[in-house]
Amino acid sequence: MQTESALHLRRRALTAAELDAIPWIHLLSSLERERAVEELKIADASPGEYICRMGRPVTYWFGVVDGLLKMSSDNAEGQTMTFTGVPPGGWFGEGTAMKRETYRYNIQALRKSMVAGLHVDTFHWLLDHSIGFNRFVMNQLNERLGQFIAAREIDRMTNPDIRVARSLASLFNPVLYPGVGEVLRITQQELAYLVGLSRQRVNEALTALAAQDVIKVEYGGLRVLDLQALRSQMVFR
DNA sequence: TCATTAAATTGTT
DNA sequence: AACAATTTAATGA
Repeated sequence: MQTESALHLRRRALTAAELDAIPWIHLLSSLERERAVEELKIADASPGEYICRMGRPVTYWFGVVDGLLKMSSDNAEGQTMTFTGVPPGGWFGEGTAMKRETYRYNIQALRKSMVAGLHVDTFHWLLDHSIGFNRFVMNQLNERLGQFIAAREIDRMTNPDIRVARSLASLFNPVLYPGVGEVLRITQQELAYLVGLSRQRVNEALTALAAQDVIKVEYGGLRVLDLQALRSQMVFR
């Protein structure tokens, strides 16, 4: 986590696969889509690179096309608190974009990622013109509210196995992160950073979950077998 | 395409 | 934190 330079978004034609990874594109009318696609920008982010920083004015509404990002904030004592990871298909910052305020969080790439950005002005134009887009944003805000409440619960859990399970479940959220699908590409080290546990402990928790056939541990990723079980994981002893 | 080597990730102590 | 084992990615013939 060292790169300080700001993310450089380039304007270029997105490939069909990249557009497919943007969930709200399909909710627009052809006219709206045309304008949105034209305004969309894209960038590669290296590990540690900042996508946006706390306190900076909002310029773009961001989404993850590929890779994994980390949302965190720094408190008054200078300590960093990690809130959540953002896997593929996830879009964030709509709250601040709507109010045209400054970013409330730091967003960093946890690994090499591809990030798309829509300028705030275009974001507002879509809000003013597209019902489909409004529906998406509303749904997004609603779902995230639920996720943050769940995150508070997770924080109060002492049991590491449950913390890992619930954190994983939120990363597998199909509404917020439709790009994830069955397999979440994340290393155990990356998950350890997000959950705030050691890699060893995360490994132990994952092994326990795999033994219950809730997930399957794969090289460089995790396959969800039973999302419900992941969400409602209990302590076994 | 295949074989070899380096790098990344995982499992374990 | 350290180490070995395993998997993937990179390289070059």
